[in-house]
Amino acid sequence: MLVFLYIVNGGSTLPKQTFFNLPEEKKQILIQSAEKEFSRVPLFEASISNIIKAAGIPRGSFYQYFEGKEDIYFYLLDKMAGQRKGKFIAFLQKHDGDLIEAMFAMFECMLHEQEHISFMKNAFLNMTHKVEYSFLGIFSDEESISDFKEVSAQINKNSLSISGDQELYHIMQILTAVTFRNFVAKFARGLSDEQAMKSYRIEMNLLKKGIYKG
Amino acid sequence: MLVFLYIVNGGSTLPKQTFFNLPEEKKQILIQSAEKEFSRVPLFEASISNIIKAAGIPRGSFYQYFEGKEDIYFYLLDKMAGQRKGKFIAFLQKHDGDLIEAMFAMFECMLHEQEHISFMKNAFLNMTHKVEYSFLGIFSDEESISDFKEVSAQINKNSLSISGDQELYHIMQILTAVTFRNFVAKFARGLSDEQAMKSYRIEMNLLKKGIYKG
DNA sequence: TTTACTGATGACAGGGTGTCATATTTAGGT
DNA sequence: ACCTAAATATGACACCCTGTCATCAGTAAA
Repeated sequence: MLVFLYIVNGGSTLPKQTFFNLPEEKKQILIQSAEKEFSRVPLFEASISNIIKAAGIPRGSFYQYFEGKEDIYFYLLDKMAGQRKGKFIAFLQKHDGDLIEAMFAMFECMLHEQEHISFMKNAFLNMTHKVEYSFLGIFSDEESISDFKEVSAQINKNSLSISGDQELYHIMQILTAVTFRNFVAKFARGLSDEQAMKSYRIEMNLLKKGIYKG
Repeated sequence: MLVFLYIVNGGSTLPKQTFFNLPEEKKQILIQSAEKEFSRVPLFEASISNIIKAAGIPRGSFYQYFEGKEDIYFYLLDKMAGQRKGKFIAFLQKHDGDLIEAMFAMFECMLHEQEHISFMKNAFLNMTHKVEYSFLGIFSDEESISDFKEVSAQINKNSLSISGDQELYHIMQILTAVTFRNFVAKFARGLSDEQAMKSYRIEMNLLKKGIYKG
């Protein structure tokens, strides 16, 4: 689970073992070809034909490695999100466990991210429930999630108005939902980094102090 | 714009005039056939072939009325959301302008909604940025939105900790985002109405009082 | 070398898509 | 009533993509 940067695939789609058995080079070519296609168009418009054309592998091979395009898509998504998990924990540590400060840092960090920008844009604008799982980590089981605990351990709970892990869980849900929506808005409306940050700041402050008086 | 019930299509996809010129009966058949298909599978999996088969019209005719399946999909979505707008305003009035109470009422009301349940489920689980526009009304132009004002007028702002319409706008964004996410969670995890309501209550209370202490 | 298993390949049938030339209907004008 | 032009209706068609499967190749153990 975890904030808008970690991942958990829900266990649904995974490449077959044959893919992992592939020589590193061939694997990389496939990954790059897939990212190219998913950067061009969102998942639902992506075509396997384009991926194999770019990778130079026969059609049958693709199905040897994956059940369908979702497998490699979520593999990529998980891979990228996994790379970000450490960052968030680092931000938490840097800000003495202040959840919202860490969120700000992460949000800004992602605003500046350029490497997978097209891929991300397509992901954000065509966010499906399953894709969100990868990004936000929404769990059916609130407890016993090692990832949640790993992050939870870094959070300074003294400044939060919570009574237990249950509420912390919901706070994370709220924060990720709002953070997420702000990200989508940036892409959808083509906001500048400054505009996006400003809007995000306003909403995070509202979350902090609450929307009702007193 | 408007809360998780109203609509604004972003002006992007619309049926052609020829569709509106159709005799009422034929229009209804088409609408029903489309809803049937979109209840079966999400938008991206829906096939025009199935719709025309069910409606008993030739393929060419479909393209006479719409540019593609998106046109009729968003037409349906807008139609349903429009039907809900009045409800929300009524709830606001019933609760003396209390925004969150009205939200509770609306959330509960939607939980019990049965009529378009499959259609909705597919919409919620495959929520795209464009679909969200229809549901949440996220605008690029914060001002001059007559719909926003229409609802805004019914809101009791005394109990809200805001300084102007700008903040009210962001509050609405936050509330709709969280409400929305709770709805998706209900469908995704198959929560009972009670469980969904409980989770929603916790999060709305957190929003009310704020997530930071004093 | 034989056997058995794992992986690679590309031809193929099935199905969906958007278009377009042609046919039909509608609305005016005379 | 008749004729013409514009609007609408129709379905065959070419195109593209998909998932499968029979066949071929590689490899390692017996």
